[in-house]
Amino acid sequence: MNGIFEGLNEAQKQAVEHIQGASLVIAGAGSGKTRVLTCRIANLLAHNVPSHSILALTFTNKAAQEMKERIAHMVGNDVSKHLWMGTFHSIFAKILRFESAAIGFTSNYTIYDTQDSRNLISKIIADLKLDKEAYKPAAILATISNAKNNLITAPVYAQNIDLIKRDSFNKVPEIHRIYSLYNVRCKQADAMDFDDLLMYTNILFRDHPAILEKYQKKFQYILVDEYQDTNFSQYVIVKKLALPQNNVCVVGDDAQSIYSFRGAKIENILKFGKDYPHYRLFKLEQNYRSTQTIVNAANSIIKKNKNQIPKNTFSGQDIGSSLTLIEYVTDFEEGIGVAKEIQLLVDTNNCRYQDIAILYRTNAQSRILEEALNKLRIPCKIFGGTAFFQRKEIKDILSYVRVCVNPKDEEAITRIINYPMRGIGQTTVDKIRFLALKANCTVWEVILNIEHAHELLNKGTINKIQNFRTMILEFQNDLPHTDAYSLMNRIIEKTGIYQELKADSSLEGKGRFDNMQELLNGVKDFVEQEEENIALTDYLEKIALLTDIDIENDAHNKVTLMTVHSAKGLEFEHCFLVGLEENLFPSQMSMNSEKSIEEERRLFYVALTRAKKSAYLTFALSRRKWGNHTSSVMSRFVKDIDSSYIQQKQGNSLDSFSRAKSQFSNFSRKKMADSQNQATIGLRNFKKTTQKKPIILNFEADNPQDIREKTWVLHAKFGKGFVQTITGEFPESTAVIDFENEGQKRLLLKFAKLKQIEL
DNA sequence: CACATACGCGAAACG
DNA sequence: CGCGTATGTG
Ligand SMILES: Nc1ncnc2c1ncn2[C@@H]1O[C@H](COP(=O)(O)OP(=O)(O)OP(=O)(O)O)[C@@H](O)[C@H]1O
Repeated sequence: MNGIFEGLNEAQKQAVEHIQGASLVIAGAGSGKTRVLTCRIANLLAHNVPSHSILALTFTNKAAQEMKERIAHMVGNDVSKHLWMGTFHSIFAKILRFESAAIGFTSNYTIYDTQDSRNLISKIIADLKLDKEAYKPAAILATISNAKNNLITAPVYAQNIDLIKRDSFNKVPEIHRIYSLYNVRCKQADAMDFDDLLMYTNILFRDHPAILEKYQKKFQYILVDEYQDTNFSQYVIVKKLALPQNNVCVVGDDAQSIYSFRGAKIENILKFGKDYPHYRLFKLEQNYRSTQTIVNAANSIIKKNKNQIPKNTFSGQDIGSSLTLIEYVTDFEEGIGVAKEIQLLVDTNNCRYQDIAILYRTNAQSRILEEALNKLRIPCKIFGGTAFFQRKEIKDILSYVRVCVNPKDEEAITRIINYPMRGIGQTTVDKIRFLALKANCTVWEVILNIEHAHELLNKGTINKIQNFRTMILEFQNDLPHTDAYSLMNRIIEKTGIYQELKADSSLEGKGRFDNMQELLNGVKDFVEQEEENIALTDYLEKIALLTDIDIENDAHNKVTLMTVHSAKGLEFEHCFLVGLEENLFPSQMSMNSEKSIEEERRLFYVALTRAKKSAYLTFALSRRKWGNHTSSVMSRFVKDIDSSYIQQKQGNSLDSFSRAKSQFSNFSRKKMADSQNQATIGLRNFKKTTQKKPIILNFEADNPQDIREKTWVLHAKFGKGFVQTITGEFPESTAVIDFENEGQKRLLLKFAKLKQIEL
């Protein structure tokens, strides 16, 4: 087992060697904390600690997986596969499934994503008849999330005078009622949001000492990565679980704490010694990742922050090349300029696209960069943003799966009850929700007894709901005999989703169809890969808890585009930090407090320390924001860097002539687009006036029930048309009519004023 | 009930 | 600019 200590420096060795008691590993950027964690776990295993007694909490699933692979390499897969390794959310989601009964959930509980939560909040605001202007769902959700991360339950919130005062002051005094109702509805739906996963873990451990003790005994050794970005809820979980032995090892870098917006408390790492007075401190200070220039430049900036754990991160590598600073006139030119620099790097430095990353502050910046790279035919992959699983077509299909597993899942069921359209419209859904509210039950329970609702709903509607119910019940009956893949196949086929997406031949329609295929392929892989009895809930849980960088982007030699936040923990040969402008990086929202400026500075530190060999810093003097130009100045963070590390480069991605031309052409293109719009609008109006005028003749419409298929009709606006088919029973019957000038239309017969004509 | 178009309003970062 | 929703129309 000598291999464990191979390739470790002295500080790393120490951190790996001392496995008993509480340890704090302060790991400067690029100092090899991943290596320390891996080797420490290997060392635990070498000391005959069973792998299932080790709990290692990482920041992303990908990090967990990579670490698991490395450990598997050292000790073999048979041992490593029993390690409890994953993000807080995925580990405790598993435990909560197991212990669900103790907290009033089933083991099939749903995990709501942010969109689900926001929708639910909106409904609650409507139900409570609160002012929609004052109560913004996203803001309310943030407040609730914040409360949960600090373990303030709804009843505690309602009794906290300070919080109530604050909300009154902010003209949202009813938040505590929303919070309380939100919890009730979630529980009724057998659903938890992301914060609930941690909150209910705490409630579980608080109210069930026997269960807590079971896990305390189980997890003999606990390791936490990225400890500087844990929140209070996570902190309490670790603290409780570690008792009584306190074999807890946390690893982190206070200079890289960048998630306070979601409740992370840098104090957790700063005050580690308070909870564990006898802790050992290990400092990893040698940076193996980057050149001296990069490390020193990064240090020169982070030293402006107060309240740090003192450490001296240094690089043992060469001095390396200077940071390249480039000013561009516009964001568009910045994109093109960066693309050109990338091509230059690849052509002259013998590096690959995959060694290069473009890092930005906000996802909104990715588009213009992507367009520039495409223009120069540089392959790239974008992480984050609106993820695959948030797309409408994907969420719709997954909602069916969710409903099959947990029909109480209100958000999923209201999504699919009329998708694909089956004539159950908004009013019907409102009525069902009204009944559910009145009976204090779920929408699904109303649907199960929909026959009782005959005085509220007409027969046709009840019939449609019954059909929907039958279909869902059939899917559910299949559950015991099918896997996720076959179920999903049946769903898209039976519901008509497959046919509907296939029929749409528009460009976006094709995209949606491809996405559906991709979803199915993914499910297939999952079903084939995972071991024995994988339940559907496992699949749903896995995709609910994916992080942005977990999502497999068909890799292979592409430039990486991501936010600085996502880049945490990663490294690239060459990094481009773009959009380094005041009000963007640092963000406008951070301007009013020194504390948040410090966090932005840490974020900048993280960004810069991702680079191994070279870093480019770029900014643009003018940037489009919400469609119009805003001018900007260089970020203060660039100024903060000791100028001896920086070399300026001219950013004329376009010479002045072509800039003028491009601006002109941009300008004129815009103008043209506008005038083209005008033109088409004009044309449309023109069409209307010239074609419709003679057609809007006064004619006596026939009784809609007399219209027959395969006959010619006259329509007040659309003119002459041939009735292809008529479907449904009056008054809901619709006709598909091919109009000579207007193309095919579907019309509701009871509204369409049609007259049968002879040709 | 479904679809089209109009309009208003808002963007930080993430599991 | 781009999304979600309010509004109108058949
Ligand atoms: N003892 C060592 N000798 C040589 N290289 C090392 C050593 N330890 C770590 N490295 C290398 O240093 C690089 C950075 O390691 P790692 O990703 O673990 O850094 P980190 O501490 O997580 O940094 P950050 O906190 O900035 O993400 C890796 O490429 C790793 O292979």
